[in-house]
Amino acid sequence: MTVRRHDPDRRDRIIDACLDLIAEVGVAGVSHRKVAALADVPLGSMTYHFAGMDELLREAFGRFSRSVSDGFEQRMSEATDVETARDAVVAIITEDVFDTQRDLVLTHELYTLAAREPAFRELTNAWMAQSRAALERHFDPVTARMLDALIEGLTIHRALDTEAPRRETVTEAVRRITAGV
Amino acid sequence: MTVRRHDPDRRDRIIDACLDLIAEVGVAGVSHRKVAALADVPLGSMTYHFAGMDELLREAFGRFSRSVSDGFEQRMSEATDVETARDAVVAIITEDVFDTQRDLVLTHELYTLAAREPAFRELTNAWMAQSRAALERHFDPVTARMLDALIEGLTIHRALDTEAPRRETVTEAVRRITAGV
DNA sequence: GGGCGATGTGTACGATCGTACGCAGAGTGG
DNA sequence: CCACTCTGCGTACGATCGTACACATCGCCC
Repeated sequence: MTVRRHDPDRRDRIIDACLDLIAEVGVAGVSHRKVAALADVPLGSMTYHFAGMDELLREAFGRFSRSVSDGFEQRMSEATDVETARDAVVAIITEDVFDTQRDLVLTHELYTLAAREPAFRELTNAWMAQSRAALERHFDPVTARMLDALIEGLTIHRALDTEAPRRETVTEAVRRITAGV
Repeated sequence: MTVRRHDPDRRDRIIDACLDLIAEVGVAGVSHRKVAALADVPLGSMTYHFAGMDELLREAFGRFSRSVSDGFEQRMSEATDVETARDAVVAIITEDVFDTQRDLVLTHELYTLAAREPAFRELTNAWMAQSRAALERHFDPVTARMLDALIEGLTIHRALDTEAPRRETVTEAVRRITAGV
């Protein structure tokens, strides 16, 4: 018998493996068996630690969204005034968010689930609320909302369009949205 | 034998059924059998008309994205000057695009596929190119690009956030982005 | 040391999947 | 009216899936 008992990180490892797998083959291609193999845990551990696929997905995307929005908040908290806040936003769009293919894919997988199931929409709600709050450190609430949407749109178009918007276009867009302040 | 021979719309019906099914259960939940049942065609027709699931998905999302971006172009072509073009954009964001849950889900499913597979990115590229072209009827290329991203972001946040941005917020955001013209 | 909860896992079952392929039946030229 | 072609479909196969559950093993208490 593989003496794997008492492995306190197992649950975490499963969640991480699940995220990696989703990034690679999509939610559509994830199965208990594949996750178990990748996390190097027996199949039985899946049903032991998680009631079902849904619970696993919710936990996985919860961890993911929290990690991304924490990074976002971190970036914004480093800004000291409106000017550096604008720079931070540009940096987030052009460098941070979807630097890795992995994050891009995971974000869209989450959005897709959220579009169909309210349970996942709680995650996106929390994510967006945190982003807005971080932006409101430097901008008024209405501007923060617009800016949040702009970040979303520019980020997606950067990722899914062959000709990505140039950096100065991003800078100019941020300037225009925050101009009225 | 069910005398179904010579049914020229069959291929189309399969594609439509596939889209309906994706909207309901996601790409993850789609199977040849379910599509066949929904389209009311025999299972054998699936492999006869489509080489595999990938081909079916590509055709389905091709039809979908073309239909959405045609609607977009239609809306924009009705505008006669910059002012009515702005109104059209606001209308698109607050009324058109994700009026139905169906379109919202399908869009995100497509984005998700595009994030992972280049074959689907051709579809999103064409879609975005057409949107930009439609916007360039009324705005300069750089503004069109920003506006396109803003539409994307506001639309998504409208759909995935509990507290959707109010209409006047949308109007104001569009005004700010197009202000420098 | 020995028994006993608690913890974790191997395995097997029924369902569902994609795909291939032999063949039925419609259309057509003689 | 026959025969031949070719379009289209029923069906079966092997793989893979989620899940349940009997059972092995560990830590602990007496």
